[in-house]
Amino acid sequence: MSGRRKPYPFDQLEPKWQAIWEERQLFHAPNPGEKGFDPAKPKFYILDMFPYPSGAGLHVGHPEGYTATDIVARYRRMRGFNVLHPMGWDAFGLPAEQYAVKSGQHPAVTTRENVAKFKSQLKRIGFSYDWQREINTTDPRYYKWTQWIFLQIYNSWFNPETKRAEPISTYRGTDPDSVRLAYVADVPVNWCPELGTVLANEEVVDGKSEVGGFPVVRRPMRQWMLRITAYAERLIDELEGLDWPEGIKLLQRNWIGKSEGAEIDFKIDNDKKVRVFTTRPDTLYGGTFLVLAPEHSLVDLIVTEEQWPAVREYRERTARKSDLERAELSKEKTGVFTGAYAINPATEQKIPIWIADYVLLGYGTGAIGGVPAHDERDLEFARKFDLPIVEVVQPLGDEQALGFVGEGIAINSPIIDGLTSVEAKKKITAWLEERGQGKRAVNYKLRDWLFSRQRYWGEPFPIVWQDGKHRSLSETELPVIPPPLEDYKPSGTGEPPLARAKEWVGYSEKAVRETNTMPQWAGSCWYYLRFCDPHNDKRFVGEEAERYWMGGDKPGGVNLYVGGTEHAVLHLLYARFWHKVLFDLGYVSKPEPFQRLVNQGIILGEDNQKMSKSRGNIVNPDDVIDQHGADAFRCYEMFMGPFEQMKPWSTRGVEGVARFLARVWRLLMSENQAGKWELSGKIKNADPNKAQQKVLHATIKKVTEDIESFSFNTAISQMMIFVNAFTNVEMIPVVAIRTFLILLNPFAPHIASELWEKLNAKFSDVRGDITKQPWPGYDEQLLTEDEVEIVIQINGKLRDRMKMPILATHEESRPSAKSLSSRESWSISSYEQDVERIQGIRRKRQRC
RNA sequence: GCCGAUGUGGCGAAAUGGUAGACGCAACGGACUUAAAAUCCGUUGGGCCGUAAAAGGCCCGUGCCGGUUCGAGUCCGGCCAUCGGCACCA
Repeated sequence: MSGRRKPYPFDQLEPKWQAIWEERQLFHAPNPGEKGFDPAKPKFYILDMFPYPSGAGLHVGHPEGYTATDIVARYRRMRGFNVLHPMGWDAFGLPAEQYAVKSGQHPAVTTRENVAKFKSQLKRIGFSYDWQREINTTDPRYYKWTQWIFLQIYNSWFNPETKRAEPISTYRGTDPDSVRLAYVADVPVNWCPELGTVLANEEVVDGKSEVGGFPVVRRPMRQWMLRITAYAERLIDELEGLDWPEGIKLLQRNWIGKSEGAEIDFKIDNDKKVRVFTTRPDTLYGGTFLVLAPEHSLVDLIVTEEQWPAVREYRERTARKSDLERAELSKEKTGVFTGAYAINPATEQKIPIWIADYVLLGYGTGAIGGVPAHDERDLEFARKFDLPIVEVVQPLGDEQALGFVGEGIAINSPIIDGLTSVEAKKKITAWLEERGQGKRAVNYKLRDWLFSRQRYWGEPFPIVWQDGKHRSLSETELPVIPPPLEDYKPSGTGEPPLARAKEWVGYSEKAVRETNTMPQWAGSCWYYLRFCDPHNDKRFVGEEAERYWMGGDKPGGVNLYVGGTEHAVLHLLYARFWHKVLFDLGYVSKPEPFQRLVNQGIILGEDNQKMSKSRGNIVNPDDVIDQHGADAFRCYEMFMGPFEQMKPWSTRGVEGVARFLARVWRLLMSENQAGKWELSGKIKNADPNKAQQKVLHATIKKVTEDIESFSFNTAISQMMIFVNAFTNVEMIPVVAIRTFLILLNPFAPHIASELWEKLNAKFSDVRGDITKQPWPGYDEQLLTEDEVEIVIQINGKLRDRMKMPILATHEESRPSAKSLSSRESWSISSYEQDVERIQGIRRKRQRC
């Protein structure tokens, strides 16, 4: 032990209480029907985004959210809820595998070590997780059910009539494989040569892999896809009933990117036509050319003899470009004329058909009608290639029509002239529909989810191939466990490492196993369900347990979900999608997984920079706990500032909070001659005086409300005010200090438990552990002042103060003549108004 | 470019339209101590007037400009800066 004396013995009492909690399993939440389950209590499910157990261990960012949920969990328990508060490990993923590639060690070994480290670090902070429910996505007993859920998805289709997933057996078409929610397709994928795998759109940032930052290129490959686009509409609409930050909802809506408009057919000749998607059918008369994506299948059919060489050359050039290049070199528009023409159905004019890489094959129909006067990109293109420009929208203001992309009045458009853009859209769409040349259409930016990876360390697909066709394994064959390998390295050719295990791949004489694995997101798409019933080996989650913990009168099952904004689109969208499929199939009771979502802000280094190894500004929780204890660490994490805001770490700040806890300690404990801590003689079985009563009840109120609203920093401030008020008093009433310890307990449970125990040894008025105590209520009456000070403002300036009884009458609360006349130069705009104002302020004071 | 968040002392931050800066850090002064640490008490936005010293008083101040209001950190309009997301999505 260090020679320096601790301000209070946290180094002894913290391990002591952690051992007691573990021994008595105080935070275990029994399921309905199990021993100790109390059906009279309402449930509350509080969840953290579970971590990837990296080799580096915990940093101070992790426990920020975990501390907040722990405070809420402890608070809810004291309020009489059955609280489900679990923790687990999202352990499939690249780092463990890359380490395996280097060392030859099986990733399961590294994972086990890292989990042990994370777990011991979390335990040191004193979190009240129900460790009996710990899960690990790489455990075969867990991923057996991940594979099982995949089978449900594979064996379902989205019925557009009912807008729900249904078993594939209800599909009446000829080719069920074409409608499954999990399907195989040759798609242009994000291929990352360095990582040797394909990546989802969401995993590619600025043309580079999100993990590692390696270049990513487009390349067509045969891949497993999940039909998330079928749920686009519901994923937008059903955000409505969730208590999520508006910003996160918006992020999801934008990612899904719904646009309404029309599909319009442009005739080329008697047997060919081009279909385009537009959100502005009202600008059809301004369409002076068409542009197809270079990869568009129609291109082969329409290119004229003399244009072939140019088209071929352009297509090859585009195909070679990586996403990064396509994005970066986009400053200048490029394109090639196909030599073909189409008829604009409105003007009946012949317009040229071009190809250009600013038109994407994957969105809409892969073709657009160029309306240069009212679209920036089309305008740039038309100017570069000297194509005609026709203005068809008149802005309402004094802007010029050319280049105007907003809504206005239709002009030069015989059928819809004079109509507003909104009306014009409706009318021209109806007109096209009548003539069979177009129809209303909705498009989404969201693409289907590329679900396969060419990696070792992930869930194998429960699929085999026979005669070139895929089929699912039966449930009884789960889990499909990956074979051990000598070499985990990706092949680089796109063939997954699992393909090397020849024996394993040969499923039967005729059938071979699928060798792709699932992406890391798979395990985290449903872990919150497994927590409800983690040891069930008959079902992915027991029906009763699911109904209880995921139930309630709101659409989302988890009451509170806390984690970082970095998962705003990926994890949260994928999990919602899986949950909806399971809901449609009748496996879960609510349509949404997470009711209330709160995002924690990032913690920066002391230098106000993002924490990183290279900057050397990383703070290790272990060091902080060694020096100041877990309670101080927890409280500082919460005291730093508003929970959702980004904020820098401060070593001095931790010291301040540690001092506060030491003051709490010394409020109850004093040192005797032998240097031993003993309960202070100042604590007496007596009634608090009026002022003490007031600060106590103000503290109960503030702490209670602030926990509910995630304003933990101001809750701690109020507790500091309480302690300051009781420092240096002659006598401390035991009831007041008991109540205070209950309030402190969620924030600093070790010290609160210890002091509570010390009080119990001397005073016999209350029994039992602090965690079993009910949360105190407060009495508004005790908070009101008898007398309030009111400031007199004249023309907005502070001019005088006056004291008056809180129950003063209207007459009595008039500013006194003295305060108004003491300076002649003050003018009073409205005397009566001032009286009203004073009344108003007084009412407010009274209320708080 | 579009969307969103944020902007308050030396620092982290508080403030249902009603005394801006609670609480904490740092700094300074005092008590205790042989001394230091720890602890406790006090001062602390800026400028000016006042006084022997006090007491006291005035003006300015929440990124910038304007507006609404008796009264604006808070509401409205316009700008600037920082951070985050999206980015040829027709």
